[in-house]
Amino acid sequence: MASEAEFLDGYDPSAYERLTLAVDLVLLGLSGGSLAALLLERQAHPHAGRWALPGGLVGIDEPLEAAAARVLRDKAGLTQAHLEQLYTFGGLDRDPRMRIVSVAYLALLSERAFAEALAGGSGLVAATLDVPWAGEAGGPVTARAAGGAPLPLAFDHAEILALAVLRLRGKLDYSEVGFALLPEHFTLRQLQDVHEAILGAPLNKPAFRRRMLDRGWLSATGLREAGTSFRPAELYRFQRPR
Amino acid sequence: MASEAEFLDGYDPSAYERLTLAVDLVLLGLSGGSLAALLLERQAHPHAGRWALPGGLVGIDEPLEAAAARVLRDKAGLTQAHLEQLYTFGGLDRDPRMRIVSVAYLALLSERAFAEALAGGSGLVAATLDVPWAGEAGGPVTARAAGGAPLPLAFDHAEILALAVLRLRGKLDYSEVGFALLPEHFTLRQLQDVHEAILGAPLNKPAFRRRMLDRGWLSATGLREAGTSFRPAELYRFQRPR
DNA sequence: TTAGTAAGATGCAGATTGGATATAAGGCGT
DNA sequence: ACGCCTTATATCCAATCTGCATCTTACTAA
Repeated sequence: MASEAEFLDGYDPSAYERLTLAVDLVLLGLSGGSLAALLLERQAHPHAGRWALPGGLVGIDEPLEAAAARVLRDKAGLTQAHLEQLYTFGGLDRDPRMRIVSVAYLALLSERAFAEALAGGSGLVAATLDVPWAGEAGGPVTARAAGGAPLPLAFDHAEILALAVLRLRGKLDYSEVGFALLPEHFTLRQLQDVHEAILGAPLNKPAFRRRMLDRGWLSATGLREAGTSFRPAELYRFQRPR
Repeated sequence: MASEAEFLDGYDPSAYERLTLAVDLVLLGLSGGSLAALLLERQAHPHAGRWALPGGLVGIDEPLEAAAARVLRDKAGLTQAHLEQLYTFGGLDRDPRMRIVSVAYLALLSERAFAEALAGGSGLVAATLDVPWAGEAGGPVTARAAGGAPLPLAFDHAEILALAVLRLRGKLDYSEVGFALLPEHFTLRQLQDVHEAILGAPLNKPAFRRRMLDRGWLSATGLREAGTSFRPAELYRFQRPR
């Protein structure tokens, strides 16, 4: 390929065809005990009336992570979230207007951040995710409004959402992602609730507790949960293993 | 951001800044019982004399996967390999000439494909990978020539290589990637050798054999290894679980 | 005081794993 | 033909891990 040889030889780089690069954010949090994503209703064509992941174009002098952080800030009003790259979608017909390659990022929001984004006047709406497959089988997921009605998704965003769930499930029990959805102090039951919501399956309580404590990621704060009418649970804090 | 509003509103897309997108391939195989990558020595500036992953620019009308397959064909002369997207590198100063965002792909080559690529006059050279960390701790890796001398890597390709090893280790025992490095028929010992090379650690033989057979991915062919001066091993074939 | 609830602890059976050891099946030298 | 060497394959056992049931603890409400 001619352009390839030129590329390696360092000829005028401005001669090449360039394309448009975007980032799309899968903002995930918990809503009512189940996994939920924050979506925007599209006002304009194409896909007007459908629901889309918040996204934006990557500037020519902007690192990818910076673009993702910018979208997080501008579209969701957030500065704090676990952000990790998910996958890059580069099919030809993703967008009917033009070729757009999109780098999808997974953004995990704590309960507080999730509520903030919803209340911030950004237009974001929480859609609970209906995952009709068990474990890491994979397959399509459905986003549903509060009423339970499915929300039609724009572009290939259903595929991106499905991959986000798959990635989250896969990383859940060997990485720290589960803590990103929790406040700084949390009980073991809350942690288990997060895991169960993500996995879509109930977990065994003593086994879960044992495994988590044996990981060495939790440090007891000595504080107790307040406001319960029963035995208050110990509050833990996530501590990155050294 | 102005361009963002225009993007959503569907204004003239040609008005936006575009950037150059490339794919880079981490061609991995086994050489002399250890993990090895295929690299090209750069002839031109920048980084002349350093070693680089084979790559190429993504055409404006070319899907990402097609670009990766094209590089595999044109740069390595191969049509058969396990190809999977690895990560997208989008820092500003990856290439001193211009902003280039690169989607890295992991390509896993069977022993035959690896030898073919080396013999095909493509200029590719096998570099064994020296991974100085255990498990999935992560960290830099060193590419070494046959003599053992470290090969200086171009651009951010050392980082890409390191991520490839990390990904491979992580996926090894729950996915099928291990089979991509083997011929169609293989013995359990060969499979174990592959795993040990990738993990950089010895494995327990009976346990490994049990686990692999229990997975249900292996079907015995009834054929035996030939040419040994001892008991010949059963040849297995990988069969995707249905 | 007592009932109710959920946290946290304990005990146990079955499954999984690491590691040693025994047996099987080839070629090879005598 | 016969034993020997080497590696494949099978077995065994102990230690660990997991799922699950049950027990105990600590709090509120009545």
